[in-house]
Amino acid sequence: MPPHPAAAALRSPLTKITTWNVNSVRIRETHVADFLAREQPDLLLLQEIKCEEHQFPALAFSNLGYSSVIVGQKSYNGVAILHKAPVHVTHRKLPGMTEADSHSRYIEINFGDLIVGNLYLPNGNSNGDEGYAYKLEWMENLRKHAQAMLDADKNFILAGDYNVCPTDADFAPGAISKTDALVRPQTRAAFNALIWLGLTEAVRALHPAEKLYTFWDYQAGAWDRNSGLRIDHALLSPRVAEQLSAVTIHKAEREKTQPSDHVPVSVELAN
DNA sequence: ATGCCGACAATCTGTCGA
Repeated sequence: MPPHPAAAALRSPLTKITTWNVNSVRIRETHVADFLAREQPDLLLLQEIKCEEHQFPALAFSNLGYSSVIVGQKSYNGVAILHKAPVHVTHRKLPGMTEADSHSRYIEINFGDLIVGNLYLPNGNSNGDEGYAYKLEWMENLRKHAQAMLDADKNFILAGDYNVCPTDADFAPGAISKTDALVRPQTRAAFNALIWLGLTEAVRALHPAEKLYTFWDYQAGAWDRNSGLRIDHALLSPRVAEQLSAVTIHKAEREKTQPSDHVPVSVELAN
């Protein structure tokens, strides 16, 4: 049964927002549907859906009471947000990126008085110097956008696959090379520039020292050896950070058959 | 350096990206 229209106007005690790089939403359709049915997030932010909008398995999710807003792309990238209550799409591309940028890596919505940006930040290891420059350009535009929202006194969350390991505590020894684009000093500097605007990184705010990962490569038995990386993050504007009540890294998803290489990360906000 | 995965165009594999 669809939710009663009045339900959208009611404030629930908690808002749960989950980010998940699914590495093909068509392959992961059942895992995503099971997650929605079990966890009932208010919003599920998906990255790497790897399909165009018309190929997106929206019906499987609408059967569970979730509508979809989608910025798709053939074969690569692509982001979407599944939502129970109505939302309004504010951006389908990261502000500042040129029209020539063909990658589908950003979608943003208004969810009540909260702005929610779902991002799939470039990995930066492919396509040589040009590919890494693209990553840094993307990060600089994200910083500018966050600054503009702070200047406008907005409440927001920027969540997704950042493809950034913020510190050496955020990867297992040997899991990544020192020159990898996920850990390079310029990458971390660009991430810190975002944080230093005054944003709160949700996982470390509540679990400052735990060994926590969100990604385990398919290769070389990375999961079995717990050779993981923490690269999926949720950054909160100051007033939203005050509402942060819990974060969950849904590690069990990585045990399933045909899993994504990333697991979902949930943040809960008390109203 | 490593034992992978998914999409795609084109077969019974190769390439690209991550």
